Amino acid sequence: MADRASAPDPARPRARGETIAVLRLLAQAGADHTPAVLTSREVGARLGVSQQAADRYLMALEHRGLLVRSLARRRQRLQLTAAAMDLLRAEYHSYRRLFEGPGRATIAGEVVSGLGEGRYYLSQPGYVLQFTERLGYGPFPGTLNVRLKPSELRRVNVVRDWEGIRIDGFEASGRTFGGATCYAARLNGRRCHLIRPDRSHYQDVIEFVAAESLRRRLRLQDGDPVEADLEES
Amino acid sequence: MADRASAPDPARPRARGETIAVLRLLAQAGADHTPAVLTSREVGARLGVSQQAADRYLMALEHRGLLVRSLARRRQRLQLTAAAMDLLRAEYHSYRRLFEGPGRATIAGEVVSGLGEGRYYLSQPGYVLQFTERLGYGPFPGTLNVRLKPSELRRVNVVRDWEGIRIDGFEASGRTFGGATCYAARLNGRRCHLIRPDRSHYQDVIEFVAAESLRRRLRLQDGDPVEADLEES
DNA sequence: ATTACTAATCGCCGAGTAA
DNA sequence: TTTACTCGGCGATTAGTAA
Repeated sequence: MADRASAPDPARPRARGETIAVLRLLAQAGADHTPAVLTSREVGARLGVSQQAADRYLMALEHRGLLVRSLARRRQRLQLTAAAMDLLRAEYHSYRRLFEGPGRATIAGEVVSGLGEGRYYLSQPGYVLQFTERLGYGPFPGTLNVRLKPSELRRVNVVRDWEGIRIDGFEASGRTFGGATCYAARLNGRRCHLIRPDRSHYQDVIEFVAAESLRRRLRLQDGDPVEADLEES
Repeated sequence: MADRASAPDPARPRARGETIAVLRLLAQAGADHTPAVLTSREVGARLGVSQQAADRYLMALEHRGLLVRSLARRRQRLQLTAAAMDLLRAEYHSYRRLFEGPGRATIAGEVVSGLGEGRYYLSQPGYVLQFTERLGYGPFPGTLNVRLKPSELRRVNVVRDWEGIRIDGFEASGRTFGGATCYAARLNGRRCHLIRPDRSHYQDVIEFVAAESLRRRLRLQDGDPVEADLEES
């Protein structure tokens, strides 16, 4: 018989191209910020499919939480959800990487003291194992905290569109440890990783981890200015 | 019976999402600049479809002139054509417009004299009618020619990714008049349009058209510096 | 007019397999 | 091995129509 490897991965739900095509059409119609008034026939015409197919697409999108419809008697109002825009944004960045290369960002801030949480978390075997495996080094037990100005904070948020290195959450000793995403960085020229916890406690403080103590290696004290370069993948 | 408008436009060849998905996959594998060595099974696995389906996709792409395959006995080499990259680039800019807004460009150059061709072409009824209809004004019979430095010339080329306003070619008096694409512009602040003929005679000269004589209105002479702002759609 | 259901059709997918 | 063919099956699509 034919090789079983032929079969597509059943875990990944066959992401049909139609989905993205419909979402993009709606976004172009302004359905991201203002509800778009479009009949299923109009959607179908722009997509090159029948009214019935377009209607099924819209129903499916609503079912998946990507679209909110207000069904007035005559014309439905269509509004994309944040999840839909995330999907489109990911698509955008996939193309962007293709044509513009990997993203970069440089951010400046100043060293501050944390509450010792970094030391506690990075001592947990559940984290240590993942960091060692996915970052390629055993993390120094402690993070370097850097406070950013609001303007810089906005710049660091571009990493939300990047892929990053995933650290999964886990449970140990009867409590829950949250996940995080890491991004390769250079802090004052030294290789390290920016850690973005899924549930961040801080508003304006970001954390870096490295194999050694960044504070000691770079002879940093609270209040010292630092500059970090982030690079995608 | 159901409204015939339900049926999709048969003229537009049902652009299946698969097409773009495969092209993007190949581009990400570097098939735009270097032939990618990928079996149909590998392509299928990354796409979540069977080897057979992936192979059909590849054959279809080759048939459409989007892909060149070198079929060695063991592994095929896949290289995307320029047409394929154009398709992907258009896709990219569609997303880019969505998230970054319409594109802009500012270019600087100096006024030069043309050969009077602008006057001749813009007197042709075939052009006058189209300009009047699609630009919203009857064009002054004559273009303003602006010579650009090579660095500026590269900047003006971004408009190739923009949609622009299409002017179709036609035949009249036994000869052929080529098509062109127009882009809304402001030259020294004055509304006008940049014209890009499909077959341009010049390397470093671009042409502007407006309802009135730009040269007279703006009191321009050969050699005068001008600045043009271009805005997408 | 809409949206959206049902039924019949169509065409794509993957199995099996040839080259 | 690989590419790529045929074919059966089934999911997606459209026609027709209800609400």
